[in-house]
Amino acid sequence: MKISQKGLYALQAMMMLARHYNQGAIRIRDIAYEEVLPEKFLELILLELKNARIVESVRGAKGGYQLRRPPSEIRLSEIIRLIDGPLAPFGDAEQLRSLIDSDLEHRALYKVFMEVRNAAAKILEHTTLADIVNPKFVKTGKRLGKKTHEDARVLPMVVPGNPRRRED
Amino acid sequence: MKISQKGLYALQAMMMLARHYNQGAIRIRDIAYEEVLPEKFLELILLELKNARIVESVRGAKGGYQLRRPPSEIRLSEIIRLIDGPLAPFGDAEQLRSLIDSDLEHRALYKVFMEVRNAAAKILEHTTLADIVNPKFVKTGKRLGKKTHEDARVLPMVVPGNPRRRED
DNA sequence: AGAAACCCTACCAACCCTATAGGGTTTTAT
DNA sequence: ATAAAACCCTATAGGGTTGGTAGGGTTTCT
Repeated sequence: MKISQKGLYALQAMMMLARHYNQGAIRIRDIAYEEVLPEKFLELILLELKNARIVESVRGAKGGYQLRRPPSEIRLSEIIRLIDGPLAPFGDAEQLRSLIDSDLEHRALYKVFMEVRNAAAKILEHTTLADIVNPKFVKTGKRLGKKTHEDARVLPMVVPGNPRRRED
Repeated sequence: MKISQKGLYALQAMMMLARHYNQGAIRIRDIAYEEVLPEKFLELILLELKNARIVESVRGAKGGYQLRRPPSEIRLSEIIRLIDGPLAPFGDAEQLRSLIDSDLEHRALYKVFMEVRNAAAKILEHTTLADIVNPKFVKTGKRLGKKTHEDARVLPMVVPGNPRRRED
C-alpha cells in the first residue's frame, strides 16, 4: 500500500475537520489555508469523501464541510482505501487469497504479501481520527508502544447505499 | 509500500534461482520460460540485481545467472527495496522520523505511518528466500499462523562496495 | 436579488510503469 | 582462430497515474 500526496491531503483535511467537530461547517478555503493545501485540489478530495459519505457538505452562504460521524468512528483505513486503494502491497486481499489457492509455485510468497497486508490493516483499522488529533492528554515523552487500545469502541454501521464496496 | 509487477517478477526470478542454488548458472531464457516472464524485461531486472550484488552473472557460452549468497541470507526486504523503494507507506523511515520531530500538528499521523512501516519491515526483514521456496517438508493443510521462526539465522554481512544505501 | 459556497467536468504537464529493440562486448567450445 | 552463446547497455515508446488548474453551473442563505 502506498499513500499518495492526495491521500495525505485527505488525511490532513479530515484531521482538521475532526479538531473542529461539532463546531459547524467549515469552508474549503479555511481548511486549505489552515492545512496549507491547494484549494481546488482539496475541493476534489472533499467531493470524493462526501460521495463516500464520510463527510457532508452544507451549501449556500455559511456553508462548508463537516464530518458525518464522530472522529472516534472514522478509521484511517477507510480514508486510505478510498483515496489510495487496497492496503495489500500487491493486488488486494481477495486476489491474494485466490493466488494462494491457485498458484502453488508461489503461494508462500503471496502468503507473505498477505501477512504484510494484515499487519497494515490491523493498525489502520484500529486507529481512528480521534486517536490522532489533540493528543493533549498524552504525555509528550511517552512512546506509543502499547497505545491505549479502545477495543470497546462501537463499530461504524454499514451504510446501505455505500458506493464502492471492496474488501481490501 | 507497493510492490509493482516488476517487483513481483524480481521475486519470482529470485525464487527460481534459489530453487536451483548450487546448480550452476541459469540462462535468462530458462528463467523467463520457467517463470513465464517477458525475457527482455527480465534481463533489465537481473541487471539491477547484479549491480546490487545480490546475484552474479557468468558470461559466455554455458553462462547465466546465480545467487551470490545462500537463499537463507537473502531477505525479501532487500529485493523489494531495490526494485520498489522504501517499505514505508509514505516517504521513507528517515523522512518520517524528521516529520514526527518537526511537524507537531501531524506527528500522530506520521507515527501511524511509521508503525505500518515497522510492521512491514519486521515481516520482510525476517523472511528470506529459503523461507518461501520448496516447502516440501511443510504439511499442505497446515496454516502458517505460527511460522517456524528461524531467529538463530546468521545476519548477512554488509558488503563494503554496496551501492545504494538507504535506510528504508 | 445577490452573493456565498459547493458541484462538476474538462484539461494538462510531468512522471512512472511495462515493456520492446537492437546492437555491443565478453567468453566458451570446437 | 572463429563462431556462437550469452550477458551488457542504451534508447525508445505507448498507456496510465499523479498532482494539480480552470471555469462555469447550481444551490442556498441572508
